[in-house]
Amino acid sequence: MSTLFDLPHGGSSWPQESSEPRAGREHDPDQLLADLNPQQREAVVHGGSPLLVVAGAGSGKTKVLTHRIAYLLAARGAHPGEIMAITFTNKAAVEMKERVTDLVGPRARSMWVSTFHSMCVRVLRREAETVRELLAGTSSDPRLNSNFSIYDADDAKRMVTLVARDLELDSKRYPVRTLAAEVSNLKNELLTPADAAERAGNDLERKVADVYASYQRRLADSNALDFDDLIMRTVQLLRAYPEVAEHYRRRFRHVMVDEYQDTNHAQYALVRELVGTRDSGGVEPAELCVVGDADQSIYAFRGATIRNIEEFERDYPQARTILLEQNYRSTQTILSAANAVIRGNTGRRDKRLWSEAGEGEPVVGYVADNEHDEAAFVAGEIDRLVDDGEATFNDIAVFYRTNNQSRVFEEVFIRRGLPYRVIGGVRFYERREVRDVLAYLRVLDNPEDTVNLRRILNVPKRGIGDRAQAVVSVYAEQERISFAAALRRAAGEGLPGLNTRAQRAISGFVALLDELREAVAQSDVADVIETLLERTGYRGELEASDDPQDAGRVENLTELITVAREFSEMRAPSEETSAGESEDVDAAVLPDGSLSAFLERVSLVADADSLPDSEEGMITLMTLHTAKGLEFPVVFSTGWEDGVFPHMRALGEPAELAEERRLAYVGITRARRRLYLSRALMRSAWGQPMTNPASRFLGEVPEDLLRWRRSEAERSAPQVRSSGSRGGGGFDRGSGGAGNGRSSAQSFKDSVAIKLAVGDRVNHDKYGLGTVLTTEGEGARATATIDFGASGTVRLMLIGSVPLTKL
DNA sequence: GACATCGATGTTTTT
DNA sequence: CATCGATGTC
Repeated sequence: MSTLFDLPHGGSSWPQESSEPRAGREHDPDQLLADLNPQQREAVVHGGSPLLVVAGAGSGKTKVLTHRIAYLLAARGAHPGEIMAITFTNKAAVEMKERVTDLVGPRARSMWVSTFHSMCVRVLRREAETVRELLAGTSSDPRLNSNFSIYDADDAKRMVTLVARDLELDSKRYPVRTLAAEVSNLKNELLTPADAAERAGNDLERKVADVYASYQRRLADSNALDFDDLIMRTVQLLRAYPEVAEHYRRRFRHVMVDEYQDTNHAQYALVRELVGTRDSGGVEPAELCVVGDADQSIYAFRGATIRNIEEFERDYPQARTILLEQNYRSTQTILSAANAVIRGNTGRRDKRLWSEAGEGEPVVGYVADNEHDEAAFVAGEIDRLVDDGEATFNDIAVFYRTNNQSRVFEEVFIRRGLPYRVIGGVRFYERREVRDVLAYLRVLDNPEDTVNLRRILNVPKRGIGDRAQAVVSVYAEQERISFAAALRRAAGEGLPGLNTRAQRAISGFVALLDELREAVAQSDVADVIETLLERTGYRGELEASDDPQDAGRVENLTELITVAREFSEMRAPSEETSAGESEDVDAAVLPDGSLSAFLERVSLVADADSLPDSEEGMITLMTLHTAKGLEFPVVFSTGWEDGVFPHMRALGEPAELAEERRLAYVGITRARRRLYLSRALMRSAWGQPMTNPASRFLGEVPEDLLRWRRSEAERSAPQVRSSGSRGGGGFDRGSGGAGNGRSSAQSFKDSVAIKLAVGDRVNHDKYGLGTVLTTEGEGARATATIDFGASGTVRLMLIGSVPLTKL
């Protein structure tokens, strides 16, 4: 848990004990190249033009990156301060910094090794004055200053909710989720609200443009930037102010980007701006080196564009491309399976992983009757492997497509006494109580933060309800002042339409905030949290509650305090933060140990990094997505069924299907020695049992690499009968009694199935025209998943009463 | 303004 | 099945 704060503070200070360079290594380029294969060596040595390293899974890309940095210093006369390396996760940044430090020693300290987002925050805080100027042209009355808040996805969504409500958008037609996602997409494409309005071609797009404009204005009023803004604003800044861009270009002569396949358009543009071009005047372009693997791009749904890596040579005409195909992780059997699956994607740069590790064991396949059987098989196999001394619990990971699939495994593992931990799911910083407390802290730190102010306004309950909030909000809008300002006025002289009861409550709240701000001024973060938990009655409420969950909430808050305490204590030994730099871009903008610094850390780091560093003796359970970048000697990849993996939503969409296939590739290539692929014939989804066909990806694994421990043919007599168990045959029972049975209102006579096949065109009274994507079940239990285009994709029961006609 | 109940709705998620 | 949001009632 506390790994959280073992991160480089602000990025520039990174001492650390064990980081002495291994004798002489950093001065000897030959030594540096000695343990690299020819392609790796080429990538390390290459200079003079942009470089793309296509690094297959397990091909040693971090090694290439770190050695390249060391080589730049040792052989090419680069100064450490000239180096910038950008990653996506803090974990990757920390690891890189550590490994570079191992190679070159404390000199690594003056390099910028950080995530896209922290890098941008650093630039934006430093250039806040200029950013405000930039914003002045676009939004009304921007109040952005260098202490801006960072809004994460949840904050952003809340802000969109407020905006949508103001614009009186029908939340059915324009779900917040969609609006927020669309706004995010626009930002990733570097489109301004004006651009969005201009190109809006339909109703939704017009509404999105409205929301976007209003949203940006409110963010500025709240002195806040969201995650997407961090990138977009930095790009806009560098483009609008050439002298600022040039400043950074002079400083950073070597730019390296990890996981380049995951960059979105804005990040792509950012890299371009940082590097510069021949005609961007003043400075020669910096040397760019990007590393990635298009086959491992699994975040398109978040805006990543595989195009960036595919078109690198076009974007940078002189570019050199080097393929790393030798894999140091897996057996050849595993790699062959991975190669075979990924080959199903068209239009890719062919790449064949190979290994010197030998054939190894065949991939084991298993067809389970249902998800419980699947879990039992996995558990039994783990037992056996551990008993035989083939593996320890630590060596083993279980992957699944969606988080809800973890439950069965947990149940079985608990029953069998197998130690495990689940990665992902609801994260620490997403828990309600943690976010509530952070909301208080953020408001204390940035009084204009509307979203967080409104979040805590009535938490715990203090009699400031929707009604009062609406009054304040409307007033703020009318007077063109911030919500916070309106609230202060309400506390003082009251507001028209506000009853005295509410007014008193608001006064009390504002006074409470003032009191807490006192605490901020004189104590450290942990104490502030203690104080606020007491003074707001938040802790009291939890302790008094008889909801068993609330005990856990109290624990989480204690944990948060611990985290805060560690933060204040490690207050980085900030002695020489890059001495001697004349223009000190390394200077920390936020005071060490301050509340602001704490909040920034918490926003940018979240807890993604509590990963493997093996809590000893535990089986690891996680989704395929979180598995990326990791490796395990033994991997169980489960749920290989069409509709589960590939996910139902991807079935109709070739691009999404391709992404699912990459996910399969990622999953397979995590395994070092042993790989298990399993599926279940029957799996209950949302209470209803579903039979799923084998994943199409499973068929793509060559039979000669697979050994079926249990195949479909072998399984005990196929029981197609409508199993007497609960849920099954629910329709036959009609509406008998159990009023909570879903659609139990359907009476028996209606249960005449409509026959549909994949690809059929249909018309639905509510959703309109659609295309059948998949069908499941038979007779009265038949369902179909239908794509209704703009109305969405819906799964329907094919019973007589659905207002559906086949065309 | 606070609470209860009903029903619609369900991926993945580095920051 | 579980959670969340939108309703309706005291």
